[in-house]
Amino acid sequence: MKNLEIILENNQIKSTAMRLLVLQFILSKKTALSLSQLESYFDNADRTTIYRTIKTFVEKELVHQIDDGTGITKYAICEENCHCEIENDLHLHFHCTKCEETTCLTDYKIPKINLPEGFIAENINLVVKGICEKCNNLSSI
Amino acid sequence: MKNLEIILENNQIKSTAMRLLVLQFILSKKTALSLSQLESYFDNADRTTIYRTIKTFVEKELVHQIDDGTGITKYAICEENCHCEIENDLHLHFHCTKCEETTCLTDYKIPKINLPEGFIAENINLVVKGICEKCNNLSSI
DNA sequence: TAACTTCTGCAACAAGATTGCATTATTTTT
DNA sequence: AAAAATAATGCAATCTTGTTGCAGAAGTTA
Repeated sequence: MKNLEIILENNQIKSTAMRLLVLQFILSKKTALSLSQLESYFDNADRTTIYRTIKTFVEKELVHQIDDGTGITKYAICEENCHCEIENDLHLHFHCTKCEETTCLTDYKIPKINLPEGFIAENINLVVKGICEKCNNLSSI
Repeated sequence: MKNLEIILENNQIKSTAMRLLVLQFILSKKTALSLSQLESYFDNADRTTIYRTIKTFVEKELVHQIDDGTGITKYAICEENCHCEIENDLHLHFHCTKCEETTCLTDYKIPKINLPEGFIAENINLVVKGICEKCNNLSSI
């Protein structure tokens, strides 16, 4: 059994051709992907299939959903032991306004947030916008 | 001249019937509003007019735009001296998963965020999701 | 009043997200 | 292995949010 199949199995996802391809593509990318990016990469696959594939991945916690403030949902592979829903595990996301790519800064955890009395936090989303390392380097040449 | 008209004037916005009504409604709400909420409240007003009214408010910095992670943009009145665009002034937002309302926690500023070398932050968006005070109290009765 | 600017209402469109349904593929049961 | 049940896929269609173009109404200025 191949690596990809093992990953799917570990997440209780039955492997199909499409799922393997989508997984492979996501893994090959360092930045988070939007549905339309997947759609244009797999240009002879059906939109709906890709949509439902990614939705399955999210449900099975193989991929997490990122709202980077562009209005377009992005998806990225969960790190090992990523419990997307558990507060302490949340890392921050960076959206570059130049190359428009969204990066998971997995090692950069969200600091402890104080809330007014009575508010219960379940989830925290922190997106920093600016210039990413790559674009920053390019412009300084 | 009424209060509402003064507010508009202070922000270099000409007052019209619609603008006064929209402003009044926004002021009456403690939570941030979506366009569709405005639309359904003013159900005999035109979508576009409301859209452009709110857009004018945002441009003139009377209202700030909130991305609460639901994918639907919310709007709330700027506090006095709110420089929405200036990093240090950014407060955090709370989205209740029960009542689905988004609240500005104006007094809760975003903590300093560390970024990897080479990344330049221009803007930070922090949204906490969970149960708001109101829903929390209701459920504990 | 005429000329001009601004605001409003209607229609239309675009993109992203989502659903229903029929078909195909896969798995389970007999 | 065939039948039955379950799951995945492809296509069409829809919804929602956000947005623009344009014509007419309202208000302003000369």
